[in-house]
Amino acid sequence: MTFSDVDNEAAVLLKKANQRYTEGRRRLVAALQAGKGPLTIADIVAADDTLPQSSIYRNLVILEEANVVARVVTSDDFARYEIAEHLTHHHHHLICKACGDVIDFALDAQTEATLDQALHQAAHDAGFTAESHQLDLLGTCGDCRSES
Amino acid sequence: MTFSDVDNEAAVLLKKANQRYTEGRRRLVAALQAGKGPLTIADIVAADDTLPQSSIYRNLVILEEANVVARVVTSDDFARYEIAEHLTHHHHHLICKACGDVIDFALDAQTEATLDQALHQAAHDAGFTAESHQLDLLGTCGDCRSES
DNA sequence: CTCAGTGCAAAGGATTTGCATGCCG
DNA sequence: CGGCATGCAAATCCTTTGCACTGAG
Repeated sequence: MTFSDVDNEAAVLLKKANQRYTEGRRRLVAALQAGKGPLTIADIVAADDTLPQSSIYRNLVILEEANVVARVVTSDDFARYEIAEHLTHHHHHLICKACGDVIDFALDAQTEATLDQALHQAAHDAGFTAESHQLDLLGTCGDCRSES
Repeated sequence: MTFSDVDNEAAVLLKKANQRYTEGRRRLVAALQAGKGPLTIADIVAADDTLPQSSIYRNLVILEEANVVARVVTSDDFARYEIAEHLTHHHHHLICKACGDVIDFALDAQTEATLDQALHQAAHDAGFTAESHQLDLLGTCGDCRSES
C-alpha cells in the first residue's frame, strides 16, 4: 500500500465510523506512516510539532476505534502506535532492551503459516477464540551493541 | 518445578543478588505461583491482603532484578507479573480482549523450534541480537464469548 | 547494634477529561 | 447555524518515592 492508499483507506474507515478525517488526523496518520516502527506520543510530537499532545491522544483513540491505527505495547512506559496491519502488512517487532527502540520485521510465509495454524489449535484447546497474534523479539539492536 | 523448588531457587537467586528472602517476598512469590497466568498488582492484593501495595511494587522490582519474576506487558493499563520462565517453563499468553484476563499456554516443541530458528534468522538479518521472544494471542476467552 | 525491609502517605508522570472556542458540513 | 474537533489546563490513576519504624543478621 502506498502512502495515499493508506490515506484514502483511512478516510473510508473514519467515515464508516462516523468520524471526520481532519487535518490533524491526516498529519497524525502521515507521521505514523513515516516511522520505521511504532511511534510513541513523544515521537509523534517530535515529528510534527503542530500537533498538541492532548489531540494526539484523543485522535489516536478515534483512529484505533476506526481500525486505522493499532496500539502497540512494549516493555517501556510509553504506549506506541502504528498504522493497522490490514493497511500495511503483517509483521513483528524487534524490541531493543537497551534503547527501547522498536523496528518492524517479517517472518517468511512458510513459518508464519505454521505458526498461525499451531496458534489456532492451541487457542481452540483452551476454549479461546483467536483473532490475531503479536510476536515480539527482545534483544539488542546493532547501535546499542556497538556502543557497549 | 514444584512449588518449593521455585521457593528454593528464589532464595538462591536473591542471595546471589544480595537480597533477603523475607516473609513478604515469599508471600509474593507464592501468590504469583498460584495464578493461572500473569497477575496484576490488584490481583496480588486480592490474593493476599497482608501485602501492602507499595511493598508489592518495590519487591517486584527486586525480584525482577534477581530474575525470579518477569514483568509481562499486555494491552490494558495494568502491569502484570509472573514467575520467570527459567523457573517454570517457556509459554505464551492468551489475552482476552474483552475482560483483559491472561492465561498461559504452550506450543508443541516442534513448532516452537521452527519458530525459534526463524526468529534468530530474522533478527540476524536485521543486525539484531535476539535474546528471547514473547508471543501473545489476542482473542476472546470462553467466559466472555458466552456472555456476549 | 546496624542496615535492609516495610508501610503509610505524598509525589511523579503518562494519559484522560472539562470547558470554551473554532471550524467542518 | 449546530455539532464535532481542538487546545489548554486541570484532573486521573497507576506507579514510584520519602521518611520514620520494624525486624533480620
